[in-house]
Parts: sequence; structure tokens; C-alpha cells
Amino acid sequence: MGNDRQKVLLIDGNSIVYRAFFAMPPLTNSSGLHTNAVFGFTTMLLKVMEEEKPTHLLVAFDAGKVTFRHEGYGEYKGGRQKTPPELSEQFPLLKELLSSFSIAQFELGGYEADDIIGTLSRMAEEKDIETVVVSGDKDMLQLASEKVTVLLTRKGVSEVERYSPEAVGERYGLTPQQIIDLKGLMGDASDNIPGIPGVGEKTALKLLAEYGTVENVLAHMGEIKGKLGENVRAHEEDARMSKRLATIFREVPLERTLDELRWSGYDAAELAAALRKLEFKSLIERLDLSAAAVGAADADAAGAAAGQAAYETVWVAGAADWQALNEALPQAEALLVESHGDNPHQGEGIGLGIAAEGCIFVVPYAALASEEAKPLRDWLADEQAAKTGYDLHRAELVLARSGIALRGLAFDVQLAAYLLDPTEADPSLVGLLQRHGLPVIAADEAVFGKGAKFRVPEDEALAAHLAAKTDAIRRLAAPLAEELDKAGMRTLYYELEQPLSVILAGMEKQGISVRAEALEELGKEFQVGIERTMAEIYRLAGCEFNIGSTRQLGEVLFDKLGLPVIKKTKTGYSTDAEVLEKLEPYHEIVRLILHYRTLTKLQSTYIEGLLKEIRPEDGKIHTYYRQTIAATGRLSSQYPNLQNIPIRLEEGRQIRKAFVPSEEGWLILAADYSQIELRVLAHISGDEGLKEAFRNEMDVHTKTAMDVFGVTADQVDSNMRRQAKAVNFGIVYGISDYGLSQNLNITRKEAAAFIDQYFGAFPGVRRYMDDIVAQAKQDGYVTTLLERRRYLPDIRASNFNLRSFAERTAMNTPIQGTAADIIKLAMVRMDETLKSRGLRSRMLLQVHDELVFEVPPEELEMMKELVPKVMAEAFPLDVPLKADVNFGVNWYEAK
DNA sequence: CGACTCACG
DNA sequence: ACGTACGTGAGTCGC
Repeated sequence: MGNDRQKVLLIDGNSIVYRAFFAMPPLTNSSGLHTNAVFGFTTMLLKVMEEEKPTHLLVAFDAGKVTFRHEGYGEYKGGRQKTPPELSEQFPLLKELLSSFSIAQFELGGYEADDIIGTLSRMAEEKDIETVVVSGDKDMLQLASEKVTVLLTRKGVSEVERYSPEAVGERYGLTPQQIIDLKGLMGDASDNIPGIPGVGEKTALKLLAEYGTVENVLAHMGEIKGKLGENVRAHEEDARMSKRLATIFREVPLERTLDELRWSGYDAAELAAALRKLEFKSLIERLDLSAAAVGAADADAAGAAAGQAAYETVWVAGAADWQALNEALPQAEALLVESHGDNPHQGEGIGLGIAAEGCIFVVPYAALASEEAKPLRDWLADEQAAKTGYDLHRAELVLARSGIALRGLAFDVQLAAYLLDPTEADPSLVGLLQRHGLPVIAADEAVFGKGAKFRVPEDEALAAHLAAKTDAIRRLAAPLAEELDKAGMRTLYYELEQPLSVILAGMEKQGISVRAEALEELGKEFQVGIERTMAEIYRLAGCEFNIGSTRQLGEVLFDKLGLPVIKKTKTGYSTDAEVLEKLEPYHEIVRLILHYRTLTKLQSTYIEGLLKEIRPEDGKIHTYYRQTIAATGRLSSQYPNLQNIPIRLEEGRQIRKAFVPSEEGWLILAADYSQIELRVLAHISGDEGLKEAFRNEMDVHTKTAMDVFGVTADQVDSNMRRQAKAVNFGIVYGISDYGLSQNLNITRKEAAAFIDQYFGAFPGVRRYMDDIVAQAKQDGYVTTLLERRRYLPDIRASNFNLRSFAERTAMNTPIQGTAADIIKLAMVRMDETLKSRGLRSRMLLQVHDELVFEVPPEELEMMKELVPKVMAEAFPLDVPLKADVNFGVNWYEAK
């Protein structure tokens, strides 16, 4: 390859900016200027530049509102949402930044960015120059050719998919040219291109497979049968026009030459100034521009900083490798444990990565058991040896199954990232690197494949990937730790979440004993009920059908039996429990269907589901608590979920009888917070009436009924209390009259009246609701008592639905999240207490407001006192916290 | 793989 | 006027 290598990179500016805007969390500089789209765009830009190393570079923009496409079709791009102002204001910023990068930008009145790109790529092609096009718009695939590669962004902006003509063929079964035909047939709602009604992607692909082009489909439209044929014939002209609209115009009179796109680097001082203005500190660092304001930095810094791996990868195999690793261990900066599958309680280990002293050591998992690995195993188990990793909770479980301990947790990148943004859709290392402007690595999916296609690649490729991940952990740790500090979440992280992760792993390893025979016996009873109910349903329906199919069930209930349709879903009749309850008076079959649903749910999810999860080695179920999923800070539980074991209905509650202590004579002890969310509400709202109610140990729903209905305690009947309870739930969820009316089956007006009454009686609560929404609008996020944070990007949305949802979330998250903080804190305290007192009792489960233990009989009296005390004192509020405790020979009896 | 349904707090 | 309660995980159906 000589110096004359040329490569043109053409970027669809508008498309990428839009994508970036919606993919990135809101981000403003200190003067309140929105910068998220610019940041996302720049991250993408740097990544693609680094990967493609173009010699020529251009960002094309759409110009003006009206293009030549509107001449033939006035409604083109009609009905589009207006560009949000938060985005509009970023275009000038981006254009300015691009000039600081010395990157060419074009726009031309009457044409869109894709036409400019189409024209330039044609010009490059004619000169036999390799071209790469970047866009978020699938239409661009029509440009793919031997010389032109199209990169489509997906999920966010920095992850791209590469399309050669072959790749287009693999993905769609079409040639690039046929992409135009595809859109001609199916249209495009976002551009208001009609296409043919009733033709979506699938039908369009089928037609193209048969006829090849829109023109040929139309030439043969007489032979297309059925409704489809009718539609094609009726919309012939629409199809032709849609194809014209979708065709990228490659003859734009540009009066520019490719030479004008040549990129020869940027002025470091100028770029540093531009980035500083935007407050993109991470990018300044990434491009190594920190010093640039003072001295003139190398204009080629972009390539260098974004460039090659700064470490040596060592695939640990021979004695010399082991020795090098052992010597490096004391300086280890990052640890990776890679294993198969989603469930850390199963699936073999794949390998370890350890970053130390400029090297990344990759240890194949099988070698971990070898004699040479003894020092490594000791290091892993050494409490004093600090580990920085990504999801070390999972790592601990994986290693534990090989008899290897993992201790000495210093920092977990995944856990930190979760606290920084618990709603982040992509918490993978790749996503984190992107958002921090660090060099991006391959996604796991790309290396391993996914689902059934999961394969561990050859040693070399595996080593490279594990090394890249380990290095990513090393690079991310410091910036994330700093961000935690800045956001005031240092304590939350180090005092609560990180210690909790170790406690959770302990509970999961411990597991809970479940008696298979008890489940099987119960399952037999359920089976009898299921069969009996099924037979009766068939008799009443007058036919046999699959009751589990909502479609077939809908046909029987509404078409055959003629019951009134209460509610519809996207795909047909709704048959959910709410609907069926309303239908009960019409036909006795309805009650049976409800019963059938209850029994089959219990049978498949809880009998069969749980039986599959009992491990034969120890007769226990080991769930996996996810600490980085729930947006509010709660835990979640998987494989299986032990946080939704039935309790409300007696039939299902029986399941709990199978959950027993793991040792002879021990007992199950369960303690749950009483009304923790409403107590938290009393505290954070400061409402005097609500606080008073809890201080006087009143029944809070009765108290609410008294105030809402204006009666005395002895006048509150069970119905009033029930309604008051629903109001209290509504308050916690972020009240709306509609939601309450649905729940109580009353009119919206009546619900609104309840809410009014409630707020009249509890003015502090109303003030809280107003204030928290206002605060969320101002800050863009809400926090819990322990400074847990949740961003609410939609709180300023102009769309009513999105905004309302965000407002309810703003009301609910501090309540639910603070309750989550408190029980997590109680778990940490409880763990310390058990250890410091040398108790044998074990904490086994957490169910949001409940902790479940197994206790030896001699500790029962002490635990009955201790557990509720620790829970109540976990975090002092303005009202007392209360936990009730129960015990028994199984979980059912501990009620 | 998405839609629907339902178990829990 | 808008049309939803907050937060999860899992099983089944049907494309």
C-alpha cells in the first residue's frame, strides 16, 4: 500500500444527529446548552475515523424545508414531528465543532443529505476510490456496491452495522438497487411515503423475491391473488411514486470536487478550545488535547490517541507466562471473568483477564484448576488484594462453582454505571466506552454470536476479545469513580451497593431448600383441578379448543357465545382477568376460565418451573439477584424469580409450604416492613397528618378513609377502607384520576373527587407531588434519600403521554427507591449483626419489603427481636419504621 | 421474537 | 383532548 491510498468517508449529518439526540441521555453544559446530540455525533465520528482511517471526509446536511421531492409529492415528509428545540439548538454547535476538526460540510438548497452523499459516492466510484457511507437510514443501503460500503447505526449511534452488497443480500435477500423497490412497495411512514396499503416488509420481500422490481410487480399485478392483488392494482401509481421518492438522486449539481474533502488533521489548540466550550472533558482527554491550549499538539493526535492497543496480550500457557502473571498480580488493575450463559449458577467458565503492568494476561478457564494457577487462585481469594471488575457479583458465583473464592472487591464498573444511570439501555462495556468517549471494543455478540449460535472463538480471537474487555474495565474504572463522586453517590456506592453485592452472592450461594415431593404432590392436585375444569369448559363451550390461546378463547367467548366485548387489544379481543371478571354474570364458563388460568399458571410457572430449578446436589433453589436492573433501585430475581411466589390466593400460597429450612429442626423466619412506602412518603413530604397517623400507630388506610370521607374511625366500613387503600396505592404510584377509576371501577369524576379530598386532607403530600415534578423538570432527574438518582428525560416532553408518565415516575421513584435503599441498608446491617454476634442464622431471600431467614431453634427468640429491630433502625425517618416478624416450619407458616 | 397474561411488592 | 396507574420475571401462543 503506497501513500496514494484514498478512502472517502461520507456522513449523513441529519440522520446521525437525530439518532444521537434520541439515543443519548440529556446532557447540558454549565450554561444550560443541550449538547447530547453533538456529543453522540462526535463519539461516532471519532470511532468511525479511527476504524476507517479515511483520507477524505465530509458531513452532509439537509438544507431547507422544501426539496425537489416535494415538487412531485407535496405531502413528502408530511406529518413529521417538529424538531424539538433541544435538538435544533445543537446544529450550529455541531457545525462549529466540525470546522474545528477541519472537516468539510456540504448542504445544498433543494436537496437532502442522502442526495449529496449519493452524488459524491458516485464520483468516488467513477474514480475507483473506496467509499464508506455512514447513516442511520436504511435507504442508504441502495448505495452499497463493490466500492461503496454503508455503515448503519443501530441502537444508539456508535455501534454500526457494515453493509457490502453481499451483506444487504444476506440481511434482506435483495440487491442494493432493490432496497428502492422495497420502499416503493411498503412505503415509509416517517417520510409519509405511502407505498401499497397492507404491504409491510414481509409481503414486500415476498413480492420482490418473485418479481424483482416494482415495475415487474406491476406488470404482473393481474396474477396476484386476493386482497393483496386488489391493493396492488388500486395503488399502482402510489407504488411508482413511492419508488421515485425513495430513489437517491446521484446527479446533484454540486460544483465541488472530491479533493475539497481531503482531511489533513485539525489544529489542536482550536479543537481543544471548541471541546472545552462544549465541556466535553472526556473527549479532550481522549484526544490527548489537555495540553493543547498551551503548546501546539501534533495535528495527528486523533489517530494516535484513538489508535492501537496500549497493552501486550499474554495468553497464559507456559511456565514463563505463569511466572510473569504471578509477579504482576500485586499490581493488577482490572479483572474479567467470562462465562457461558446468562445464569451464573450454571454455564462453564470461559476465561479470565487480568490487566497488570501494561500487559493483559488471559487465562483459559480450564487452566485455573492447574497446579501453576495456585498463586492466581490465592490472589483471587485474598481479601487484601483489590479487584476492579465488571459484574464481580456474577464472577464470584462462577468462580465459586469451581471451588475458587473471590474476595477483595474494590470497584465494580457495572455497578457504578448502574448507579450513574439506572435506566441505561445498554450497560455493556461497549456502551460504557462509547458514552465515555473511549476507544470502543467488539461487542460480545460479534465475537461469540448469540443464542443457539453461541461459540467460543479460537484461542487467538478469544484472547484478543477478553484482553480488550479487561482493558476496557481498566480504563473505565477511574472516570466512573469520579463521576460517582461528583454526583454525590460515593457513600451509596461504597457503603451500600458494593457491600450488598457480596451479601447477595452469599445468599445465592446458600440457596433455599425446596421440597420437590411437596411441589409434586400439590401439582397432582392442581392437575386434577385443571382436567376437571377443562372438561367443564369444553362442555359449556360445545367444542374443544386451546384455552391457553387468547385468540381461540376470544372466538369462543365473543363469536360463538356472543358475550359482550369489553376491551380490545392490538391483535384482537382482550381476555384478561379484568375483562373476564366483568363477564362473569353473563355465562358460567367465565368463572371456570378464570379458575383454569389460576391453576395452569400455578402448575407451569410454580410447580414445573420451580421443580426444574431445584438442584439435585443439594435440593436447593439458588436464585440470582440482579442489582443493576430496576430503575428505582430495587433488586430483581431470576432463574427462578423468587420474588413473585404466590401469596394472595390460598391455592397458590400452598406453594410456600415447599420452602423449608435446610437443616433439621431449624425454622423459617420472615420479617416484613409495615407500610414502608407510605412511611417514606410521610417522611419526605413532611405531611403532618400522615406523620401523626404513623406516630400514633394508626391503621393508615382507616385514617385515610376518615379524612377522605370525613367520618370518624368507627364509621369507616370495610368498603371505605378498601377504597382508601386504593387511593393510597395511587398516591404512591403517582396518582391519576383515570388510573384510580380503573382500579376501583368507578367513574373518573368520582376518582377525581377522592383525590381532591385526599389532597385537601394531606396538603403536605400535594405539596410534595408538585415540588418533586417541578424539581425533576429543573434538574432532569429525581433522587432518593440516599442520593440514588434516576433521570427522567421525558419530563419536559411536549407529548402529553410521555410527559405524564415521567411525572408519575418522578412522584413514585423517590418513594419506591427510598424504600429500596432502606431495606438494602437493613440487609447490610443484618449481615454485620449476624457475623459480629457469631449467629448461625442465615439470610436467604429478599422480597422488596421482606427478608427471609433460616434459623436454628436456639436462636429463634433472639432473631425474633433482632431482625425487626435492625430493619426498623436501618435508617431513621421522621416517623417510626416498623417490621413484623413471623416464623414457622416453612415459608407458608411464617405468616 | 413480540404480544398477552399473570405472579409478586 | 390526550388515555395510564409504579417496579419486576416468566410461561404460552403464534408468526
